[in-house]
Amino acid sequence: MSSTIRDVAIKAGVSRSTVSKALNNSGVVSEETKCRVKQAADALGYQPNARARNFATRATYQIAFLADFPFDAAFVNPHLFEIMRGVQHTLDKKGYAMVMKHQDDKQSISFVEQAWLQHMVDGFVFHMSVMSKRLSALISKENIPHIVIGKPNFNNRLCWIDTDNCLSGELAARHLLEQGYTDFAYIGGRAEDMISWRRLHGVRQSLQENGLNLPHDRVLQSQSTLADGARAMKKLMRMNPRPQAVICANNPIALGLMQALQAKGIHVPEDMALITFDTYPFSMFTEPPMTVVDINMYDMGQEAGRLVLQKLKHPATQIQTYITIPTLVCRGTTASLRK
Amino acid sequence: MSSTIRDVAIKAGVSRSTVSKALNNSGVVSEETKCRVKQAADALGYQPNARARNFATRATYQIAFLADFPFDAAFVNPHLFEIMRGVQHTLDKKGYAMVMKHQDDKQSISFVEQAWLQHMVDGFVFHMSVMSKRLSALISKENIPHIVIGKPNFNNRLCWIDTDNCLSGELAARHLLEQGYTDFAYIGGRAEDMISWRRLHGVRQSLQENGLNLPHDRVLQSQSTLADGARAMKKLMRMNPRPQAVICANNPIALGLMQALQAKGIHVPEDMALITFDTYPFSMFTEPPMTVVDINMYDMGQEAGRLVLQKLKHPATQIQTYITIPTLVCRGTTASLRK
DNA sequence: TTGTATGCGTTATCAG
DNA sequence: CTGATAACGCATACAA
Repeated sequence: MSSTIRDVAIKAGVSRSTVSKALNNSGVVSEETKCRVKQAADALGYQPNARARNFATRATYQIAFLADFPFDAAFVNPHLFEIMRGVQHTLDKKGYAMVMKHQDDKQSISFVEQAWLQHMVDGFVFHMSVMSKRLSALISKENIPHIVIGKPNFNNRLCWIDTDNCLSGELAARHLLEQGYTDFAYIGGRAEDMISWRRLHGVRQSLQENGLNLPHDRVLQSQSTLADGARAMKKLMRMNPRPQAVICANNPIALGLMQALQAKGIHVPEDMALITFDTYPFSMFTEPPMTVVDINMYDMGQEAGRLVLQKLKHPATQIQTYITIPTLVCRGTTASLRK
Repeated sequence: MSSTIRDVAIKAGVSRSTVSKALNNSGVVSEETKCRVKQAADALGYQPNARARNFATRATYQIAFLADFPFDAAFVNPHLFEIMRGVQHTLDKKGYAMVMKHQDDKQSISFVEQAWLQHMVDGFVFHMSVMSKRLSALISKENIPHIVIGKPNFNNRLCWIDTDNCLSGELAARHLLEQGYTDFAYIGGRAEDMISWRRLHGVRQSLQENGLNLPHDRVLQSQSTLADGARAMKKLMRMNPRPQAVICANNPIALGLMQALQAKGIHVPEDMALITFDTYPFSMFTEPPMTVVDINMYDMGQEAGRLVLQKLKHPATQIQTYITIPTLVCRGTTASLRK
């Protein structure tokens, strides 16, 4: 069997409580005995029992990460993985572990209640995919330390953190303006794709600030497939004047459009510039590689980790909102018109 | 404060040990008192304290999942995510939680030692990316319940599970043969890409079984980029006779090749068939969608979860090896020549 | 079938 | 600064 604090105490000739204090670097113990205790602990290869420690300190040093992980999650929602990596990294640095748990939004309420009341974890990181009004109510009622990834679409007192898709749209438009483009088109996703709408909103804001605007006939909708990108190309060709630059709501649209343009002998970016959002899955593989507005989800994960630990320490901290900053990755599908 | 087993005991008018037995459905307690205890527990909203339970039972009901999660892991190694999902699912069903932990192969030894000796988890799932001889030695010495994802490339007594890339290659070739193709080419990855070599090996085996073979000049190497696929196209065109079907070691090569072929006016699959491995990232987006040999990593994750729990129960179980079965997804880039 | 007593290994309180 | 002692809440061997 492995040795306990008791063995160390005997070996060092002190009491168990002194050992505990010494090894936890409590200030109230003399340097001399502290040293003696540590030597004894080393000699015995003493390792504190985490289960006993959790029991005594009434903490698990663990945070649950809850999400509705879809089939083929790495492709359906690659951001989720980066967020988790970020969360795990921060928690790890602070001595906490991250427990990954799949839940759908229905099970999640009963699971959270049980996990919390049974003291299985100290706090939660919730992905929006498991959030609901009822869960929100439970969290408030029980005062559960938490952070939500994604802004809840209902009134709440939750702590949440989200990316700013509107700002992403602004950045995309601003980049094009800086390069000297003035005449744009936007190819969006489905009608219910809120991210696409927010990005469009940001684009419009940027244009307005510069005294420009985006007429309705320059905004196309699509189903976000490669084929939709190709279809959009035909519509773009009919526009008069033809737009100088196209903002695509996502990668598949952009790739489909680009392939169709090139098949027609239209060069990117010389004849028509192109910008989209997110690095993956295609943007870097194309020829030329795409200019994109990217979001560092790892960063957001780290921030989420920090926030949940903060709630742990100061449960009364005010409702938090935090917005991560998207960044522009300028590659080959946009070029300056000013040289 | 929440109520404890003691409160339930008082309320039900029995001893604490009886409550424990009753709630854990021990057979030795009468149905009547069992019922009474459960009513009392419900009335009080009693929830057992997991920390105390872990302490008393000397278990954490947690398994650590260790891997060297790369930057942009969802894209660099999407399989990892599916494996984790599978592991988590199995563990969850059995009342275990999965702790995700990033480690590189150097840190991992000291981390595992500490986590194990401090009783932080009951067992480990190791991805090959964190495995090393020294870690292997530690695991054997301490008799740590574990399963390794991926066959270690050194002598060992570890429990591991891996996919059979050779079998994947066989399946790809067999499918082409069944469709009536007899003249193949193979476009592989880099010289150090073992997966590509194993797949090629499987292809050759399949051909030999059918009295065919793959001459060396029909095997091309590449860097696994889209551009490499396009370059390969030119070499294929120079071959005489021109191969009927091309097996691409991975998605990027296949997409690059297909685009180049189509740009030349060569139709897939009519003029040249094409098969590759893995569904993602491109195979379903192309026109026509690609026929691929896919591997269900979620399955393997589930199996890994099962195995580590088995080791937990029966630490003496023999060294395990398990091979998951790849499956053929027949889509549009191959067609029967026999009709 | 039920109850008693004890162990699990730490941390925390409080008196010295 | 140190030590005795009491939690922490549950499970379990053993006695009744």
